[in-house]
Amino acid sequence: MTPLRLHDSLRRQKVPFEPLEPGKVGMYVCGPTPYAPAHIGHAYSAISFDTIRRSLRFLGYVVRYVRNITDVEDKIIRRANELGEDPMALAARFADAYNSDMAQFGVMPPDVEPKVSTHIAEIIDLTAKLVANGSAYAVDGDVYFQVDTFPPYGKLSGMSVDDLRAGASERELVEKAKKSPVDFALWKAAKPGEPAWDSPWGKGRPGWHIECSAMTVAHLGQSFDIHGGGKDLIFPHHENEIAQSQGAYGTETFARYWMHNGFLNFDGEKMSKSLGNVFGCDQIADAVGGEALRFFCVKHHYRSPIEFEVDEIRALDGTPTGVRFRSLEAADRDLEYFYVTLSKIDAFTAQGGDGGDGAVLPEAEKLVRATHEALADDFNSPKVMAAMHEAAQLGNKLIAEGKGIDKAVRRRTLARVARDLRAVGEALGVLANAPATYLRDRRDRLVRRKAIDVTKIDRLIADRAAARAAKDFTRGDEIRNELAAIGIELLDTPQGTDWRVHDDAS
RNA sequence: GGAGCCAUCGCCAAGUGGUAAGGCAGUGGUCUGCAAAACCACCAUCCCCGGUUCAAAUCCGGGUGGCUCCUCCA
Repeated sequence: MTPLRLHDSLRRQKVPFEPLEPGKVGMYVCGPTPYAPAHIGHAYSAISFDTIRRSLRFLGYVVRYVRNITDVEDKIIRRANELGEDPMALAARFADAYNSDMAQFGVMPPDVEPKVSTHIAEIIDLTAKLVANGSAYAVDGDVYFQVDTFPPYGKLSGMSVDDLRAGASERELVEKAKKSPVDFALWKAAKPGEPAWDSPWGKGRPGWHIECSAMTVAHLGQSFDIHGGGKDLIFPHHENEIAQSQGAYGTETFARYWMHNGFLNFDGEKMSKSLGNVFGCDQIADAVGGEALRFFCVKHHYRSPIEFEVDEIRALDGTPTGVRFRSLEAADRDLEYFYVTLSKIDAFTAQGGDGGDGAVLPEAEKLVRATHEALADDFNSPKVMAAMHEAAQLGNKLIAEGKGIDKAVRRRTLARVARDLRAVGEALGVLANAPATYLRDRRDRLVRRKAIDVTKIDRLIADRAAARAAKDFTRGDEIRNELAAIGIELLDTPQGTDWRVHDDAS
């Protein structure tokens, strides 16, 4: 097992990773509050932690991965009331949609997917524990965590309780019932039109943060290895989780390492509905395919803010007619390179065998080793990409020319390159498709986007084949140019002429 | 107002003390009837100023520019 170092948000530096149990990792990631279709930001977060999970497996750890669904929450209730739908049903509907969206991006289902609605008893127990030991107090059916009973409060986010108190007072959002404006709700008294459960404090429902504290204990224990989530969750969500869990079980408990992923930026700005730059998962998958987004994500380091380029497409009169995801199209082209490479290697080894067992060219040994090193250094997936490019180049080179290389060694090396590319791809969640499937889907997508007439292409290719057979290269080139004008590139191979859609780079 | 992050080639993006990964685009070449694909070669001294050090993109101080959090937000 490769020794791992990872960046801990609490200590604000890379630290050696020492799991509670050698070889095993217990990991909790904050999942969605499903009240609307998932957007690209949700996907980025899910992909980031899925990549970390896959990387841990690649490095030899056995991972228990818990990702919750917060299905009882203000936004869900509000939306459900607007639609006249049962809140839990609405949450279940969007949770299902979320999971199928994420599957498109290669996100594996979590080992455990706990929901608030099925952990009410645990939440009440935890809340009662906090009340009993003086960390929390009940007022008129609400229960609040008393922040000043927990001195380490603010350590994760770097917030000072005094500043927070001042800020909260300024905003005049102080609910009179709270002893201090920084205290936060663990349990909320029932209001009309809201789901409610019986509790020692009357009918009510959980506050926002308490569910994660209750569910981590239930599924990973009072102390566990890694807690992850989006950067935005550091305050107040994760800060409050720490206060609740350690307030209940002691300061040496809860997450041993905190990991947070960076945000996606659009032209330097964060995504927000008011800027009109929130893109749905379905829109992305439809435009470039799910794997392109996945590839785009792992090309970047999970902690860095990512620049996501979107071009507006306008009609001649200036009316916006749609968008192009420039970064994703670039990622898709990159992916195409790997799939074309795999396809060539597969065809080569299928034809004359894989060379059997034995030595390979030393360059082919590098990929897996480099991947271990890169992933063990705080999951540096961009570094892995660099190694993958080197390996693919080696593969293409060996296919293009084999002179001076032992025939069996060449075949074995090629087989090894393809195998390792796929193994490394698995660690990043890419290259799992059959090359032919990916390449066909990609071409179909581009054909659709550009409204290309495929029968016309087939006809012209047949015409050109006839012309070339008759050595009429002038006519042949005319046809090539004609197709090029509508964005089709011809690929003459020994097996005949194939074609691809020219994907204008920018 | 308080807290924090970032600034690396035309674009994207690694690198956190030892002399700038990788990709896209570009240029030249190989291959090709011509092309495409593929391969080969070329292509940056790291926002500015000062400091520490034998040595800094990397550390410290000061600027400038950008972003985030403190309120729902992946």
